[in-house]
Amino acid sequence: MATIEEVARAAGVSTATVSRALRQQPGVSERTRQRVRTVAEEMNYSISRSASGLATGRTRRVGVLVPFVSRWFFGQVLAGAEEVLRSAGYDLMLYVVGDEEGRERFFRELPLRRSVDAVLVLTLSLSTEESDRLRELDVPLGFVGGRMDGFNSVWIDDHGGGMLAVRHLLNQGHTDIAMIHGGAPDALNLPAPHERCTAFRDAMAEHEIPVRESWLGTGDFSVSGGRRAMNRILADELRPTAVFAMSDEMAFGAMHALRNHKIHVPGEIAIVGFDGHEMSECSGLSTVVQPVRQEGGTAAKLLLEQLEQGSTETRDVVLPTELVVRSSTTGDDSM
Amino acid sequence: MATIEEVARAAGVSTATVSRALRQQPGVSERTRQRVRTVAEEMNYSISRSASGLATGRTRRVGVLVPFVSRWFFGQVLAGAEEVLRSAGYDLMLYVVGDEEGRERFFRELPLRRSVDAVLVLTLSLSTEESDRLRELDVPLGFVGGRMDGFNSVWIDDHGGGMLAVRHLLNQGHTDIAMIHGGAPDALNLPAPHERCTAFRDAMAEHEIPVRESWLGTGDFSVSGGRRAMNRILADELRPTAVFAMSDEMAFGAMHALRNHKIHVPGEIAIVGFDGHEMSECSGLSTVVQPVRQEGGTAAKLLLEQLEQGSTETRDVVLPTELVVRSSTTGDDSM
DNA sequence: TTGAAAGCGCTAACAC
DNA sequence: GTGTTAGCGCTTTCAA
Repeated sequence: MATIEEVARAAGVSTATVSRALRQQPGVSERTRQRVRTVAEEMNYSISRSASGLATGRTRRVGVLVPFVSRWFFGQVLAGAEEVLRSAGYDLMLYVVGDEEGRERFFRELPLRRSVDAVLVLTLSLSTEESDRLRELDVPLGFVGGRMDGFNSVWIDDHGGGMLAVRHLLNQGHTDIAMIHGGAPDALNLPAPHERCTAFRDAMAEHEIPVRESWLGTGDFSVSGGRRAMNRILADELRPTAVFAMSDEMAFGAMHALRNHKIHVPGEIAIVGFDGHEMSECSGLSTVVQPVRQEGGTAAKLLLEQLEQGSTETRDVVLPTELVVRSSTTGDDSM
Repeated sequence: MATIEEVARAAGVSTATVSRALRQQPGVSERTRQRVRTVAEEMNYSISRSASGLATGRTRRVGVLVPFVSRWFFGQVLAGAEEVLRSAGYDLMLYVVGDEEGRERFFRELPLRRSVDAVLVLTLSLSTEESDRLRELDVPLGFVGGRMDGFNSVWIDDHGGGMLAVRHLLNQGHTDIAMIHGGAPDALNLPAPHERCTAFRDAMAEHEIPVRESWLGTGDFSVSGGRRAMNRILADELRPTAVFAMSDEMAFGAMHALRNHKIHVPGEIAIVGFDGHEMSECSGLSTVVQPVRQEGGTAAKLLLEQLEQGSTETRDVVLPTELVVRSSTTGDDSM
């Protein structure tokens, strides 16, 4: 593999000129730049990131932390971030810190120390120690899924979204509404789920409808958890006429449970989810759609801006949600 | 951030000794090693990968190519690979090469050139030019989803798995069987889908049952595609009594279509999928389960072995599949 | 068992 | 506009 020196020799210039020419830096005549570029291409030259990184102190790499990759939501956010980073010429180093063990090790060793220019945390709730540890890295930080001090933060209005969903049910005349939440404290310990819970209670309070505690179920943010939660709610002596699930996946699980019980949706029980999962359309699930890819993309952009400007100022962006009404809460094309 | 030299000075030894001590290399007394390690830890030292990479030519990074991240299957394979790589101390650089444009650019620029020790390609069909380009990198290569020359390859017996599925339907007495495949040529252009198609025809031939072409649908490997395919099949003048979907996601879509048509599963139409998607259990979908995470993990392990041994010999591993029978093909707990 | 020193391939300051 | 050169922070011979 050709080095910059070989290119320089072949082009009859110095390595400094090659470096300048290839990086579009000023101070090189157009003629020389062209020649260098041609020679470099012919020799199939590619820069050594290690050498360049060592010389400049910048790696052109961004570390991205996610709790999972195999769930639709995280995959989407990640995809959004990846696209932005890649087209800006940054590489993405992926760290999956789902399990406690890997997570502990990650924050202890910080494998990305000295090898990334910035860090992006995707919907992963950080303890104070963990976020401090990241701040110690002294690189721009980004966060998706809530507000974080010292991080460029991107989130959605979870409370507002939740209100949208619950009010929709209330407007349909429902008063007996159950809720399937993520867990207590939810598995991810993020502000988002909590906000959605609060929204439920607030919307109910708005209409002065008391919340029935036995209609609150824990769905663990998974399909099967949603199904179990629904079954538990159905075991109560009273049956709700509507359900607000805090994620679409839990809503899918709940719908399966209802189907097994031969309970008609929305006739007997209406259901609304949250996320805008790709399967929600097919399933006819009404849901609060959030711009998932965009959340990752925006966070990445904020990070890049900070990187370019070398500023330490972080920014916050709140992205919009939208209620999409489908057959699970209205109409009767049965589910 | 402390450098090796500062650590050396603080420990009263040379940088060479620090380097040896920290990398568990021989030729350092246990006493010195301990001291160095303590000092390094106290100073919160962490190696500069750039410098180390420049000196050794090895980066301890593996590039991973995927077509998508937001689909369950790819996420799982990726997660399996990530886990193995991380616990071996390798970082994972993620490249999503889904769209044509990004893909073209990726193979033209090869951003991972000189910055990874190995490359892992996850279920991404490569053209001859593309795989040649990767081989030029002259690093160990891995492939999941089929056999590839020059790549450590991991795949499943797609033909056998397909036979499992179709024979299961045949054994239930079905003769009028439809198939929903990925596309023609399928979107990913991988051997796997093709094998499953062939299996369908072979199993049918085994029982001397002719294949009805209007019962073959293209589902694009997506839920909505599966639904469309099912609708198209239902538009035929004859109606099948069973469906083999080449992926669980397409099967889910087909089940939705059937439900909308108020067609009972499995009473009127039975359905079997392929993958072992996490939602298949909840949906009561019979399916051919493949060990998804393990496919990624195994490929990563093969890569690491090659890396450690410095050998050029690649290996092939075929992983097993298993038919899991649920209510979509048997029993009557309605879907 | 340890240290001195020569690179690894690039960038950036400075000189021309 | 271009070249010279001193690092960047490691690893690895070679010598002691």
